[in-house]
Amino acid sequence: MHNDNNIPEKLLKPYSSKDTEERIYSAWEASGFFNPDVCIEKGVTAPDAESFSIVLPPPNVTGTLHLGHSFEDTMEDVLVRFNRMRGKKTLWVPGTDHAAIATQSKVEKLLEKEEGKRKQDLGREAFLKRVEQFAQESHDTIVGQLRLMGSSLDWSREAFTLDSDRNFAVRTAFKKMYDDRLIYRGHRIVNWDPKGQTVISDDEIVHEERKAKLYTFKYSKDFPISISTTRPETKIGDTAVAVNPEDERYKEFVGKEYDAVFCGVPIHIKIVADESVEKEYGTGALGVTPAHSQIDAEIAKRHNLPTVQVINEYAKMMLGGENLMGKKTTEAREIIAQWLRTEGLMEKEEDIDQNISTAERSGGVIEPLPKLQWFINVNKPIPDRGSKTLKELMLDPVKDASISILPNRFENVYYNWVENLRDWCISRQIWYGHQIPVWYKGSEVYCGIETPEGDGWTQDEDTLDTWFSSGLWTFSTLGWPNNTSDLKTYRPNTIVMPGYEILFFWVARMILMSQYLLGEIPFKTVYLHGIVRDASTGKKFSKSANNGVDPLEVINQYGTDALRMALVTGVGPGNDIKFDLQKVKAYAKFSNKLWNIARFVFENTASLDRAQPLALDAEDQASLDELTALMQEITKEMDEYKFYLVAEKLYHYAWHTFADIVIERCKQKIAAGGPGALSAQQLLVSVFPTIITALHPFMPFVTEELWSMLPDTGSSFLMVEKWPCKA
RNA sequence: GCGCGGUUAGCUCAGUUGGUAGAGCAUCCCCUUGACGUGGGGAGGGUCAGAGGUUCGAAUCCUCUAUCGCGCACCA
Repeated sequence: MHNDNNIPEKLLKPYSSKDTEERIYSAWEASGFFNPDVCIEKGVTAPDAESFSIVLPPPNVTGTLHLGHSFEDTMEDVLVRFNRMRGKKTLWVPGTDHAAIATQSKVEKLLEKEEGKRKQDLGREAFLKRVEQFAQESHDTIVGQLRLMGSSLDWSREAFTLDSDRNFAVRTAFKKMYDDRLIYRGHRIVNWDPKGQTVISDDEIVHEERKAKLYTFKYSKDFPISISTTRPETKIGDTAVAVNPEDERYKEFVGKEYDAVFCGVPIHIKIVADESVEKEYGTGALGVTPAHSQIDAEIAKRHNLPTVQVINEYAKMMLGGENLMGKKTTEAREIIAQWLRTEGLMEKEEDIDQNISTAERSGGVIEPLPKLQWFINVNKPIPDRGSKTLKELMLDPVKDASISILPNRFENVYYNWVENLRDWCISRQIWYGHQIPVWYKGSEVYCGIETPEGDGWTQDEDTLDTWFSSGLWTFSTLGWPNNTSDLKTYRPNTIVMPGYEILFFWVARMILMSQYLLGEIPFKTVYLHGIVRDASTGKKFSKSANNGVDPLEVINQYGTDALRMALVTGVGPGNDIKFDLQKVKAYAKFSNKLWNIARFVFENTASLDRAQPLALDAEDQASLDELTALMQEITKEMDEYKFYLVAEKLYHYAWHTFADIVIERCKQKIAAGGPGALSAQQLLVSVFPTIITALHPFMPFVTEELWSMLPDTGSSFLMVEKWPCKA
């Protein structure tokens, strides 16, 4: 009965991911099948097939790689492989993100640490060379990991958010928005990061709770109203006191103006009534500092109040006598508090919890400052978009369900964010990034795709928010603004699968850019995934917490297939995952189980004449029907993006139905011989290839390896075989 | 302050048209020449956070409470 002659040597030993994965990935790459054009050329995909397209959310070239990337890579590759096997024209575009601020500050820190130098010591050009070198190294690491994860990305279409093609797209997009007056330069109160020495957008702010003192005092002895503030040092820039118009206590003062000398600085205060002031908070009177508070600036605008800047870009005082001038804000705060106490003006000092704004990347405390910056107007009607505003262009496709967000609950979060969106500040005072395509000569301003003709033009020194270029990603990677065939074929993308933490940063900006520049949605579905957390602490993996698990070590020990299964099974959209090595171990065993199932099938069917017509007995036919039903069920679930359920079902079927029940039964029937033995053998060779085919999107390596050992598969690749269910 | 999510076996979590609860790992018992000990067979273990409601029937729908976590926010 046993015929060992046809059993591949490898199968007699336990499965080794190490001996398999790298070799298989190279073979896939060499085959060219990651590229849909090659799939069409070689006849595995019909030229008129439906397309399935997705972009890799470009990882930042900041050098850090973690399980979060592996998690994302796996889910995307599962869908990509599934759809490729279903015969769709399948494109998954790889790329990386220059991540302007993140990368620059990373290199600045390294430069400081290793050489004790600041970027100014090198100058713009030399510093940028350093950043580019760092970015290149990070890029290589990232690409290496993507290959290790088995990602079937079309490397021939790889892009970088800061390469020349993408730069051309950025300049084109900027100019169009500028010409439509959606991009404008304006003097506004912006979020200044004194540590990073740049402006940042509202979304790059992280609120942190801190203890603070709330001081209540009067500007001077004869000033009629007391005010409260946590920042006395800004009060030398006050130009008004605002009260609620309904507040009986202060009605008599509204409209009056007072002069005072506040800690040596002459100030002129007008009393104004404004709805935004809450009667209950503090004294119910708000000292208005138009230069250093967003809300105060708005009050000032409504009441036509002057603006006095008292703090500079280094968070130091730029006004006042010797006691204040040049002091840090925190020092000045104490100096003024002391002055208030000495003068008998201080009425109350309370400890309160306060939310302060810090910069996401540098951690610096944000200083609201009036500055001239570039903005995107989100509330301006756009003539060639039916007079809709960018806000409306962002809201519409989600509201009318042409874009669906999974899980559904994030749609409300999205609406809420877009509705409250203010103009997007897109200029940054950093060196690494797309330089703003605007040139100045005297009072002349020129915005264009190319440098203007003639001498004397100087380009704006600022660079763009990194999300401006990543917002173009779904079409800049397909050749836009050129009218390429890729754009026609793969737009809009079928799906995009980022983490929920970049719903606003990235997803919203992609919708904005695509809706405005192309007049269509960037993708049909947004599948938001969660965060990979540490199994024991529940904390987010991070370098600072030093709790990171290196995916490369996991792969080295248990194999990519096992890691992929552990990351994908049972994790629904939007749910965080606690990374559990036990789960990886379990799936490493599963790889080996498949290996041994194969050995059994090969050993027991070597003598089978495969040309014979199928002659299954009733119970074997029932088993085959069960498999067919399962395939229909999981195919439907795959189409609904429920791959986290499918992985579990296939695992359970392969092990606990096929191996534990079907194989055990077949063993006896084959031993007994006769028609039952034939039926059993035929069942084995019918079911086994289906199992590894269906498992391929999840465990591509071990299944591809087993496929190559099947009789009659020749040199074909499982990755481009037909999915075993038509439904 | 506004909003969202979780709370199901010791642990990590599934359970989408409501029909007397599932998986993996862990635990305990049994089985080693028979595809695989990275194995096989079996067992224990849950008032599905709590209360109320709708229903013939609820982990699943509604309300409230508790608790943990998250997002947003110009409270000076």
